[in-house]
Amino acid sequence: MEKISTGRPKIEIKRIQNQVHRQVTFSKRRKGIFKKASDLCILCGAEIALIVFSPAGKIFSFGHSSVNSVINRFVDRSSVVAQNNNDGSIRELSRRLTEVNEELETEKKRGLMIQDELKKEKEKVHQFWWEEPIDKLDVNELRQVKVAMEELRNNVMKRADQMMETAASSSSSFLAINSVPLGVIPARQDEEGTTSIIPQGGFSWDLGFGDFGFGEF
Amino acid sequence: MEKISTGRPKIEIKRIQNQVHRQVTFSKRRKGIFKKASDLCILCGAEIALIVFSPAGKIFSFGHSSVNSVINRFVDRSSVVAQNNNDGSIRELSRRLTEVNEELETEKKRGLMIQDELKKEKEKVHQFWWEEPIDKLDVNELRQVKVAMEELRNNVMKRADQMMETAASSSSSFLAINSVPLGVIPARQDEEGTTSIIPQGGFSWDLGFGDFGFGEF
DNA sequence: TACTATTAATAACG
DNA sequence: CGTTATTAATAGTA
Repeated sequence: MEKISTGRPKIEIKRIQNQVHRQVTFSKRRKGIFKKASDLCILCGAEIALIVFSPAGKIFSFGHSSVNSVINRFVDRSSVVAQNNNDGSIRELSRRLTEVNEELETEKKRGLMIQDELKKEKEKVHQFWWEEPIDKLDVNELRQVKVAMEELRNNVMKRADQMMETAASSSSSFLAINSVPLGVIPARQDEEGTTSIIPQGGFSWDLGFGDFGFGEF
Repeated sequence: MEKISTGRPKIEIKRIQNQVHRQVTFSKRRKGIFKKASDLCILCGAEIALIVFSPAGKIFSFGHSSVNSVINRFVDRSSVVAQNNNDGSIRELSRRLTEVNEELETEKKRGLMIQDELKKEKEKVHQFWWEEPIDKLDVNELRQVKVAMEELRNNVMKRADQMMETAASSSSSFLAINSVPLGVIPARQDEEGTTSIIPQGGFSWDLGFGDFGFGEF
């Protein structure tokens, strides 16, 4: 039996001297504490703001519902407002900006959701319309059904004629020709794919200098 | 005599329903995360601000070197505020605020427009669906049209019966008409490849409209 | 980065 | 609140 590993030693809580060790430990523990913060929010519904500056000056933050909301709440409570004399207006402006920005984000998301719904609805129209219910039609509508169905019959016959011709002019079998696309009446393809990742549970993870991303975790 | 304790179970990270459990867990984990924060500061020399509001609204905070210093550093970084030139930063903030506000307005309008469109689209579904085009249908779809129209006819009959009964209890000849067979496009789904879909005689969509007596409505 | 032996944190219970 | 059996985090290493 060989000694596989020394395992995890107990360490003393004091500044890690080795630069590399310190950096590694920072990464690991940062991940750990952010998870703890997240867990605490989820488990107990706590509001939390966690801001961490790495020794190198990199900033990491976590907040539920948002870092700023918690900070504002904190600042209000602790009455530490306006520590710098002419700082107040800036802070107020900043607060307002944050507020509006958040509102904007919400609005954008809402817009996307509605847009998505609209897309689905439009696709629905081009499904097989004859599966629509008829129960709720009144007399006038039934009249129109009659007219429409006569029209429909004409169209179907025309279409059938077309297909006959096509089949006749080609040497292949009729079904082979028409077996191409089933489920025709294609659903419209959207032009661009806007993929927006929305963090779960309304948490906001800010990593780095104002950049949003999950690359670190 | 043997103590077979259940020990610590693995728990799912989701809101703890039991109020008491939640409170207890909050206390324990709060202690835990504050220790983690402290450790991270000491071990790695990080600057940390940790603010926790309990569900009950109680506030706990930890900061190194102080909560406020970290918050200020955070605010400076995350907002557009420049720390040195207050006038300039105020101007910049105001400008940005106006900008974002305008964007917000645009976004809201856009949202409303899309929402409106969605509403119309939804209404459209229950409009006169029979005006949809038929030109692009292939054989399989035509089959479905047949089946659907048979179904449709039945529904129309039923509906007509309903209305008749409502209007007056006259004799309904509709049941008899209902039994009139639909011809044409064979709905056979088996042996698709062998049977000719279109009868030699061409189409005859005998839906019996002439016999339906819609004129009386 | 991934692994593992070990310490640290903690859920349920007393 | 303290105990304890477990899970979770992580220091050192490859």
